[in-house]
Amino acid sequence: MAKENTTAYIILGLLEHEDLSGYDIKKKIDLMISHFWEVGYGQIYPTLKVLEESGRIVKRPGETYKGPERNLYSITESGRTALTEWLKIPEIKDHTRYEILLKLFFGSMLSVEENLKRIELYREKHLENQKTIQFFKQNLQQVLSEDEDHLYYYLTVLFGEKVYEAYLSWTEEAKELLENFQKEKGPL
Amino acid sequence: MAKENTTAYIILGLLEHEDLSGYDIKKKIDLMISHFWEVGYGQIYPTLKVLEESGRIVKRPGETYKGPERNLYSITESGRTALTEWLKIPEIKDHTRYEILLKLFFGSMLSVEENLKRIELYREKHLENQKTIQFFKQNLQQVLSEDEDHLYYYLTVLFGEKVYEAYLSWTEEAKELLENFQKEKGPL
DNA sequence: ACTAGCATGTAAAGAGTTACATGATTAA
DNA sequence: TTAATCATGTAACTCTTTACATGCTAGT
Repeated sequence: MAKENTTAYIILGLLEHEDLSGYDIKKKIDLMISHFWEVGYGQIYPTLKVLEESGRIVKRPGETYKGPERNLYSITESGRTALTEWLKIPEIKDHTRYEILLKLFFGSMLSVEENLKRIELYREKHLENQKTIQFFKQNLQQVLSEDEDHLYYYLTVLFGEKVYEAYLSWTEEAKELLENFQKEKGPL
Repeated sequence: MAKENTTAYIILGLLEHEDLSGYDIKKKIDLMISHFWEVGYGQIYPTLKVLEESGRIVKRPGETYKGPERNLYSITESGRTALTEWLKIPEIKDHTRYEILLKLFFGSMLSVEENLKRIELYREKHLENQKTIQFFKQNLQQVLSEDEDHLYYYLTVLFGEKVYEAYLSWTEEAKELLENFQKEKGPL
């Protein structure tokens, strides 16, 4: 992850569509991208600064019709080039880290009940996620033919759906295995 | 992720089983844990130092029967306490970042062919991963009844299997969607 | 002779998180 | 009047990666 600054490319990618403020960028990421890549303000604002200094984007004051000041950023030709180059090179790898698996891996230090509870909570969380992403999916399906961007967006949503499905299916099987283990252990 | 030092707990968890050197720890992580949480030497050695300074582990010279020097680390009572406490608190969240989805999300800047190729490469990579993890799974199944640790290990392997399955199923559906899009676009 | 594996570490830099600070507007 | 939302940013800190440095042994 280091020395990549993926955040910069996310910003460039969003600005390629339309001019946005830092705040807008955060909102867009939260809405469409955060399922598979989260970004905080603490990364967005400094990255905007760096991108501006290197000429990938330009800042101008936004119409501050009401509320606080607003800066709007636009992508430059140089920014567009950088983005396309990044898109063309193959991605290195997924970066997945599951704290729950770490804690389960050392699960024998806790009671079976505690591990079952952990799995149950995980299940509940991802049932929520599943609902959310299916809502997104349905909305997207209705506008899928409108333009190419929707199709690519749809692919990422589909990915999320499949993965949540896998999580949920795992929780069921894991629960069963642990419960059987508990039963066998008990009477002996 | 910040201010957590998960690496420390992985080390403590492994040492809870048996005394190990930094090198051993890296090997164990690569073999059993790296599917869902990777750690490099650059994190292991500094973390060992910190853990030793805070009394969670103790170092002693290992039997250097042959080859280079070896330090062996053992967990202390304080280390065991810290580990158990960490295991008991609920995990915060998964940390998943998919570079491929980011690049696909902005896929309209590339040709459909380029995106298809990206998905195809992803598929090949995870076909490999699937094979590997199924091999692990089969080996584990044979020793599952031996002790509780194997069962928890098995749960993490099962998780990996489900997730790889999801990735592969996604690649199929994504490929089809993109190919159909290409066909519709072509003749018009 | 060369490569792979064993084994330990440091340094530098960048990525990422969390908390803090400020202040206006709008709706309940 | 309180909370939420809009809006921008900094500081401190930690995490993480990458590259570097060293040197032995065993096998081909």
